[in-house]
Amino acid sequence: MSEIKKQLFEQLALITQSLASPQRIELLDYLAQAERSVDELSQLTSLSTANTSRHLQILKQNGLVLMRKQGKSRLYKIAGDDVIQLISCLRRTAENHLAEVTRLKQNILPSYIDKEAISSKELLSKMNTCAILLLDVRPLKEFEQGHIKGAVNISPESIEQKINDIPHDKTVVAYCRGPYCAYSYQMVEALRQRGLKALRLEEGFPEWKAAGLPFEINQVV
Amino acid sequence: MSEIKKQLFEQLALITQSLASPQRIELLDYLAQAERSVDELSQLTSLSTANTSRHLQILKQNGLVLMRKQGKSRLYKIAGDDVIQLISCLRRTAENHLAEVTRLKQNILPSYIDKEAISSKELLSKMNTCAILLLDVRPLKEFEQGHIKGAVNISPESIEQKINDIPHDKTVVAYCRGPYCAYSYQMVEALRQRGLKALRLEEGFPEWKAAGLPFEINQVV
DNA sequence: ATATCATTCAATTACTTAATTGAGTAAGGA
DNA sequence: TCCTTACTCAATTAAGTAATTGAATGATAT
Repeated sequence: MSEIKKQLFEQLALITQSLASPQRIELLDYLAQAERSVDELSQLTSLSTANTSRHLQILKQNGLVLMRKQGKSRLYKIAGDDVIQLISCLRRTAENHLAEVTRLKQNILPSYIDKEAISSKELLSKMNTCAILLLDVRPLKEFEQGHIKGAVNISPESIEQKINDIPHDKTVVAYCRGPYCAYSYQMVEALRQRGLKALRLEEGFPEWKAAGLPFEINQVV
Repeated sequence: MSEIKKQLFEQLALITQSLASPQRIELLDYLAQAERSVDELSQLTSLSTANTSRHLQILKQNGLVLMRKQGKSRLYKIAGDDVIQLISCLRRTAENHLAEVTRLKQNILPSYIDKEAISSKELLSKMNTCAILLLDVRPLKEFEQGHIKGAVNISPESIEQKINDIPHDKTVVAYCRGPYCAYSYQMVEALRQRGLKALRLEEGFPEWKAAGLPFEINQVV
């Protein structure tokens, strides 16, 4: 094989090597939601600061995340929508070919398994034809850095507190971080117990945004 | 973080770890074109048989390829279209974020750089509106295992020999293995030197098939 | 100046990788 | 039946890479 082709494969392997660590995948999973500092990420993942910093540098070196300095902190974010799509592809492949993933997904939330999830496409068409209340069930910080156009935020901790304010005349669609996130399941479960019509969006916000669908950002004050 | 989420990330890392070796990416690149035996792959990649076999087993263990026995040989093939899409995503990410890839791609065939490539979408619409001759520029074996519907095969070695038979009244579109493959560039170059109107399809056959676009298979006799 | 946040360094431990060897198996042909 | 071909397997090598920690250093804001 040509030398150049070999070198190209080596470059592709740089990307996969960056992704070949559960810790770094977890970091990317958090970064897919919002830009964050080393310290925040270190707390979210329970890795030491030094270790988190090193993992982030490997990701940065291979182009998967970007960094900017802000005051005392350094904020990291996903380098682009293509990276989110790559992780989505990865998830899909794992689900299709690794039996263990299927098993784990069934265990993640046995009581909330919901066959009635709708796709982004279905949501878009429903929004045109009937009254939908779109709920973003993620921490406020993530909502502020981007959410589906028209969505209303109810952070996971405040579900119980705010749930009674939700009007009964609309179909509720809830979404959260993505396929491995429990929040939208919990929300749908809670709404149904109260007799509301509730559906879960299959995709999370990162996939929605990466697909080029309409979203909006609330500037942090 | 929940234990299950950690385990899910570990499963994702199994896939990326399988892909985290230039040799295995190369093997997958060949397998994306056609089902092949260990021996064939060993010759294509210049790896020893035992080494090739071992790499293939790692890929198989993590669900990226499938194996079947046929007579004395064991034939390996890509496990599914999702794997081809994953590799496409990977390539895209590498091109977007690694400067070295851009540099290498410019070097791969400096004389054949062609801005006039068309996408699969454009090809499909062109096929409805004007007379197109679609050329598959890959070895016959790969063509036989699947090619774009309506395509005619001219194997890379026989370009010079068959090129004068190509009618001048049609627009020629040539495709080959994919973005890192030189054959379609060579074909377009040769056709243009003879004054024919020729375009290159951006995508290779694996991407076309993985996108669910129409293809056909010639059964090997 | 001092506190805060992050990076870097050095050292340790653990794992991965590629390649090789030699034995072993299984299918098919002579 | 035995030989050849095609591949696998298990064990081993050497080299390399990775993950992690704690301490030291560097940068920035108050």
